[in-house]
This record gives sequence, structure tokens and C-alpha cells, in this order.
Amino acid sequence: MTGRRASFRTIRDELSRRIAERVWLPGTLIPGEEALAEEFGAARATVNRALQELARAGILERKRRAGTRVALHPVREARFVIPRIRQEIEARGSEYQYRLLSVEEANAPEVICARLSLLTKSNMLHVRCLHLADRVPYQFEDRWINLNTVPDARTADFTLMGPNEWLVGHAPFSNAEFTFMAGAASADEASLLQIREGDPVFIGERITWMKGEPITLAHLVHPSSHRMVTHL
Amino acid sequence: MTGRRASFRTIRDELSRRIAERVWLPGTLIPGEEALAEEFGAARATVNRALQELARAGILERKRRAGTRVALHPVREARFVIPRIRQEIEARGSEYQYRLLSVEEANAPEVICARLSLLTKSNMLHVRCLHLADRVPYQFEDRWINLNTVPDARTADFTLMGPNEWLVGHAPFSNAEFTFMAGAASADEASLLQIREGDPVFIGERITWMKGEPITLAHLVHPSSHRMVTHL
DNA sequence: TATTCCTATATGTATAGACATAATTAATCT
DNA sequence: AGATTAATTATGTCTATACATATAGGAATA
Repeated sequence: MTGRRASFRTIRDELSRRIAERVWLPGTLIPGEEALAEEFGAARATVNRALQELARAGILERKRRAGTRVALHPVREARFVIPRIRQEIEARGSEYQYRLLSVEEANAPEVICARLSLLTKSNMLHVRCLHLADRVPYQFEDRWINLNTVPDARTADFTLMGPNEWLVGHAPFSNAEFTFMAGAASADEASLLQIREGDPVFIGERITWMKGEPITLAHLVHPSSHRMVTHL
Repeated sequence: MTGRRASFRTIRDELSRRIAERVWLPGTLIPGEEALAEEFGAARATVNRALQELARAGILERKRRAGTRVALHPVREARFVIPRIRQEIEARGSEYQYRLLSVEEANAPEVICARLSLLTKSNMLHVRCLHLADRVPYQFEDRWINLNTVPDARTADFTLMGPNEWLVGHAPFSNAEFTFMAGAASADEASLLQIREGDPVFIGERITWMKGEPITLAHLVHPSSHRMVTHL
């Protein structure tokens, strides 16, 4: 061969090209694995791997017996890294600082219980803290931790380590829900973030579960200078 | 075995469980493919597939010769669907309406060119429109389309179909950058979205390229009631 | 006509074997 | 010792083959 042997990458990229350049229009039934294997001079397994990757990426739809076709409405997805505040700040070349504001065991208010699908007024740990980048407030964190699922949190020391950092090491999660929104800073939030009351803020809310049991709800507030960027 | 034959799923899930339940702590060097193959009574290729999936998910780190270890700082990623405004609104059970505000060919201002990495003041198409859900303003779209890469846009009719919908069918993209942030509504935005000037808004910015050539920049403004939700 | 059953077929998965490749470790040379 | 080279080893990939499984579409039936 002139170049390299046909690998699943070569095949994947070539098929991807044909779709991107509309050689195969959306909805088209493309040749079967057997045929493609012959065309590329590869084994069916190799073609299969290429096709599976493209199907996973959402640009192909495969069905047994029916064959493989170019997705009509490719549900394009983008990824974003689940931010870990310390890394996020240090990755920008800034110095990370952390300040614990309050920790207390309390019955979570109705709103919080509802968000966590908890019927009873569960006993929880309420942690409030502030994350700074180069001594400038970066994120205010208001977190509720379910003491029924993570009883160890009661004795954890949050003066040096943020609750997220602690939880990463003590309570793995299997599921999570992320919500992003805009809001207006409350008086409390404003003074902590050194902005004015009513100023727009970028809010991230994160709920995590382990096998259906809610672990924690984090309410994360950023000043409006914050950007959440991701690439496809 | 008690149940079914060991499949790559079985193996993947079992390994995943061992990591989640801390049988194998972060940093641990786990047994090699050969050993796992023997343990599960499967072929090495099958174990390999399981391990590769876990590595792709970021919970394992693999290196030739060195072996496979549990990721120390698992870079967890979440996905979000790249929203297609019509589908997004109809999926909520709302009726979708669209209103074109303005279309004009113009030289993009410096800021826009800079965002698209265009040095010259390229000739572009500036489209402004409004998307409504059940007759309530849902998103204000302010878009610039590069006429050098998508000359067809000049003759496109945006009175019935939004520029995004049109572009999906005419200009596939290979790369995209998404930025999310909070901001305060300008007087213009406020009147269009039926909110007050200065009210917080949720802003999404989307830039797409085809093979390095910038195609379009979309500035999408939502009232602060908007939620962007995603699951892991 | 509508329903049920059957079968052909494309994809899904497993396997043994082979070779490729990267990276660590050991051996060799200066 | 320090640098270069070679051997070793775990993962990466490909192949040929086999069987599993879902299902479209036709055949048989009610």
C-alpha cells in the first residue's frame, strides 16, 4: 500500500468525511459491514469498530437486519468537564483560596428536600463556603449533604478542604444532575462575591446520587464575569 | 458462572463496581488483561474492550508496558445536547413560534471578527430574530454568518425558518465552541424578551467552524427563567 | 383484512492467534 | 557514572471464524 494499512481510524475518518461532505445524505442507507470490509480491504470486525464509534457519536443509526443509515436528526452532543473548583482555578494560572463560612447540622427546608426527592425533613449538613482566585471571590458554594447516606460528613473538617473535595474522596456518585441558569444576586451573595445586590450571577446547581440515594445538593454562584466554555 | 457468559458489559460493570466501591483505590495498578481474562473466563480481546470503555470514560488510565491503573483525578465529563431551539421548545410541550427581526449584509464589527479569528473586516450576514414558546419570548438570537464560507446564506429566506435550522441543512460544521454566561439585559434585549432592562439573562454563545473556516457566531439570550439541565 | 409465525439477514459479540507499538528495565558501551 | 542500545512486557489493533440476536418482510393462517 502507498500509506498505512486500513485501520479502524482510517475507516472511521473516511466514513465521517463522506457524511460531512454530504456524499451520503442524512437518511441514506450505507453499505453493510461486509461490503465496507471488502472496499477497505479490512476485516468485518474492524469496520464494525469504526461504525460503532460513529453510531456512538450520533452521526450513524444502526439497527439489526435493517442496516446502518446516516442519522436524520443527528443529536449532536457536546461534553463539558465537571468542574473541580481548585483545578479550574489553578488551570487558569490563578492562586486558589478557600474560606469556610458556616457548617451546621439542620433539617433541610422544604425546597431542598423536594429537589432531592426526599419526603421527610431529613437531617442534613449545611455547608457554606467561598472559593477565591487570586484573592478575588470566584464562587460562593451553598451545599446540603445528606447525613443518612454520608454520615461521615458529620465529623469531616471543612476548614481546610471544600466539601466537594472531601466528597470526591469519600462518597462516589453514580448519577448527577447539572442545572445552569442566570439569576440576580441576593444581598448575602452580593456582599460575599463583592458585587452589588441584584447584579446578574451565573448559577450552577449540582445534585448527586449513589444508587438512587441522594448524596448532596450544591448551589454554586459565580459573578457574571464567569464563562463556562466547552468545545465539540 | 451462575448467570450468563462473561460479556464485555459484565466485565466492564464489575470493574466499574470495584472502583466505585473502592475495592481498587485511585492510583491502584489493576491486574493485566491476561489475568483479568483468566479471572472472568473470557478472551483478552473481551477484557480489552471493557477496559477501553472505562478508560474512555476517564475512570481508568492505561499505558503500554506500564499497565492499567485507577485514575487518580478522574476527569468526569457530562454531556449536554446541543440545543435545537424548535425541538427544545416542542419537547416541553409548548408551541414554537418564530419572528424574524432583521437581516442585513454588513461588515462585522471588530469584536465579532476577533471572536471568529478573522483579521479583515469580512463581509457577513447579520440576522436578528426571536424564538417564542407559547407566544412568550424564549430566546433572542443575534447571529453573524460568514458569507465567504457560506455564500448561499445571502439568498436564503429567513422569514419562515431560523438561521440555525437553515444552517443545519446547508453548512455542516466540524468544530464548535460553546460559551455560557450570565449578563444583564440591554434595553433592546429587555423589550424583545419582555423583561426589564438590567434583569439577569442567560446567554449562550456558539461559534462553528468547518475545517478551520469560521461559519457563524450566534449570540443567544434567554430570560433568567431559563434552565439548562443535563444528566450524567 | 388482519394476525401470527417464520426465516433471511445485518448487526452484535466472543475468541484464538498474530503482530504492532510504546515504554520500562536491563545490558552494553564510552 | 552517563549515554546508548537492546530486551521485555502490557496494551493496541487486526484477522478469521463462529455463533447470538433483533427484526424486516414475506408466508401462512384465521
